[in-house]
Amino acid sequence: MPPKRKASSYVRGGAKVGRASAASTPGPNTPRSLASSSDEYSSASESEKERVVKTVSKFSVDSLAKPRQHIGKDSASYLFKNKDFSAMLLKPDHENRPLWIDPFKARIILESFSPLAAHAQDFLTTVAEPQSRPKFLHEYSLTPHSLYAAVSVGLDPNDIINVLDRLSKSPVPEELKKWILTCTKSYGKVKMVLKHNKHFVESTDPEILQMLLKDSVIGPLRVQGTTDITTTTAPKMQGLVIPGTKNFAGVQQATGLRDKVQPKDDAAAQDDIVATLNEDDDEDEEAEAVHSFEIADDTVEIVQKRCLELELPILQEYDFRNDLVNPNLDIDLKPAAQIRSYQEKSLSKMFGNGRAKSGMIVLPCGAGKTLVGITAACTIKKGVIILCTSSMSVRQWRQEFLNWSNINPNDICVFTSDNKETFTGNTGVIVTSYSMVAQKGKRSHQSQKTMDFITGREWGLMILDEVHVAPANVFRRVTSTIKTHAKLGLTATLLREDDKITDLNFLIGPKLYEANWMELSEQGHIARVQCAEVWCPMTTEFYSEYLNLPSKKKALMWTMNPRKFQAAQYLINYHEKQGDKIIVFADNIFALKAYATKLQKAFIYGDTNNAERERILDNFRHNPDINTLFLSKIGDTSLDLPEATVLIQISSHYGSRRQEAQRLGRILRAKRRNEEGFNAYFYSLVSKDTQEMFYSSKRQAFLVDQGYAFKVITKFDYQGQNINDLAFSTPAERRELLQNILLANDDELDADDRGDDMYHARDGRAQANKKKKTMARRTAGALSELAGGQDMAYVEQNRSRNKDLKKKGPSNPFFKKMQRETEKRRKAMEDSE
DNA sequence: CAAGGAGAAA
DNA sequence: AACGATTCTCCTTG
Repeated sequence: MPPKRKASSYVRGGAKVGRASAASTPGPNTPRSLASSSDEYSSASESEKERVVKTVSKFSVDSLAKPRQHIGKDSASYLFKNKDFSAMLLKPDHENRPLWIDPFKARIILESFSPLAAHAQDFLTTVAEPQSRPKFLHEYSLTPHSLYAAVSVGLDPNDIINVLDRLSKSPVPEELKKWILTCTKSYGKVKMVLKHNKHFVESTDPEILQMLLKDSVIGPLRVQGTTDITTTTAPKMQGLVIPGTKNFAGVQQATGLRDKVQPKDDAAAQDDIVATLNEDDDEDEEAEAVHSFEIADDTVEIVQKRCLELELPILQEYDFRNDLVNPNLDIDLKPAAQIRSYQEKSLSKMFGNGRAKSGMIVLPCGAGKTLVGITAACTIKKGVIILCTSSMSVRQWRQEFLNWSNINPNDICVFTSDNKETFTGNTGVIVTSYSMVAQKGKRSHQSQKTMDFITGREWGLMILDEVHVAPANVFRRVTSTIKTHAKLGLTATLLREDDKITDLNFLIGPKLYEANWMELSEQGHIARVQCAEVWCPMTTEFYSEYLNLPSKKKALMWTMNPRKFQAAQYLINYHEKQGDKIIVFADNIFALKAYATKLQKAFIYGDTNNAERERILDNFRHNPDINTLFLSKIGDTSLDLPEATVLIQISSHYGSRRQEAQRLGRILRAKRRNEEGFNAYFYSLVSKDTQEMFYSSKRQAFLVDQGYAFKVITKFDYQGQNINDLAFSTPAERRELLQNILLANDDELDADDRGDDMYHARDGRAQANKKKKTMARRTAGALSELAGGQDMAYVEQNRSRNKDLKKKGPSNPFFKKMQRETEKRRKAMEDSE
């Protein structure tokens, strides 16, 4: 009798078994089925389910991991489980070969110190996914997607195996060879194409299409009343040259656009298809026959999802040079725009076979993602829609387009809440934000009109900026409502803490290219960065509070830890003397204000209005007296401050690796990066013996994978700094700080107090703590003066600091707001009397 | 333009 | 290991 659990999972049927199998495939970019909320596939027949299971398991990396009873020979083998590679034979000259292969997981380890490393790395980035690239050992994974990508840029599967074998310390296992061949054979067989505003599923293999039509999910989705399968001849590839590359200028005229599309008559009989196919086999030179059937727009995602489950992932390719329906956009890169080698590399992955492949390009912040997007637009030369995360980057994108390309300013327009223009010509570029197009429910008349304009036409290219935010449910609607031939996702950090990142594989496409941060930094494209984690001990008062407080308030303790404050202060002083420009990040607004006002530095957070922001940023950029800037998490993304050279992080959002990476990104484009021996600094301040230590290690994972080494600093020698000049150097000051924190904290959480009582009643110490807090409340009469007074004091200080920042305008909404808050707080305190 | 609602992040 | 509080941004309306 099998165990119950097994039995039930067996009964569940095809879709779910398929999902389980696919989901066990590791790696962020491996195709994976979506969790299906309903039993939408329950109509599938039994035999079909079995077929799905079989197909799926064939491609799963798991198929490589056969039961291995006796691989290892000695008695300790079982301890290594499936990591026992002792049976693999090393080649005699293995020391000269840089690769280790894990045959069970299609994982490859590269010794980056090998003389062949550069060569091997080039090869691996083409055929595999980089997983982790610290200094000496790099880890890569072969995935179906990565192999497909390799094949589509023209590599022969057998060559892949041969090169792999040549570089490997041990012979490539037979299973792995077979798996590589299987993957490369069926990937990229099915395509989704958009023609005349309609979506078609297309393949060169009519049998596959027949199979899809018989599929219980996809079959019914074919648009009724259309012919089963339409056959056309596919246009031939031509040598495509990407603008901005060296050999662009001359070649372009020579190649030119050519009309190759010759649609045949509608109803193509099955016989014809077979005949065409046979012809094709004989004459490779001739145009290839493709077969297709139409599906409705709103079913695109379902079909994509289903095909993924069948392990026939649908790839979007756009043969833009032969698109005669959509008008051409007059756009070219300016002659001055030379793209860098890695940008060229990433674009060559996108346009590898002469068409535009949909997918994602991963480049670190500051490495010129925008230029990659613009170059892609200049290559395709059709209508382009660009989606950004905020209205600020909408403006930036438009500006960049004007900077780098010769586009007519009338052909590029922005669509945001306060600017709803459309281009007047018959094609153009439109820049907008995700929330603008994702907005559902009520919308203003004008924006509805613009939306109709956007959804009513066919776009050549959709650029998704910061694509890691796109998998959110609202955003995925965007990709299905706007009709576009190709999608290009751009991001620096293709990762999230949830598993939604895998959705991107079918929402947009596979990862086309991922840059190596270390490499770019060695080549001087991004700044070299020293990372350090500074361990700040907790003061005793803060630590005992930390232990007593409910978990949601604990974070405030480790952020406001006076020793951390001093460390921050010391670092700021030190680096300001070195002539650095410093950004300090605090996730917590209370801490942000407290630090910034105490140190008399400018700060920006969500409530700071736009004019104020601009003024502060401007001063940070150009005013030699303003060298430190405090930012909340608004500064995490899309802030362009090339002057910044030092980054200090005092509080952060749990274990978010993305945030850490993007914050680091703020200093990667440092202007001074090419100065001799220049280093940017990234400090992460952590309070010792708290949860923060745990989060900190999690947060660093991504950067460590990119090859950054974090040095741990446990103590400063405070050179040239009198310790007594630092803030909170006396116990009295620290106690006052603590009291203020607890007080403010209490006020903000007044509503929860009753709940807290129940909670605290349980343990004596907590109750004592509670009593202490009520004591603080009781003395509120006296303290309100202190708290209120202090608030006023820091308003004053900030005003004086920002006085010279101010250019004009007597009323400052930011400080008005601060004052209002102060008033509110005081009032709340009076009310509680 | 200030305020408020909504949606999202993780 | 799941949880979530808080912060942020955007859009619309009074």
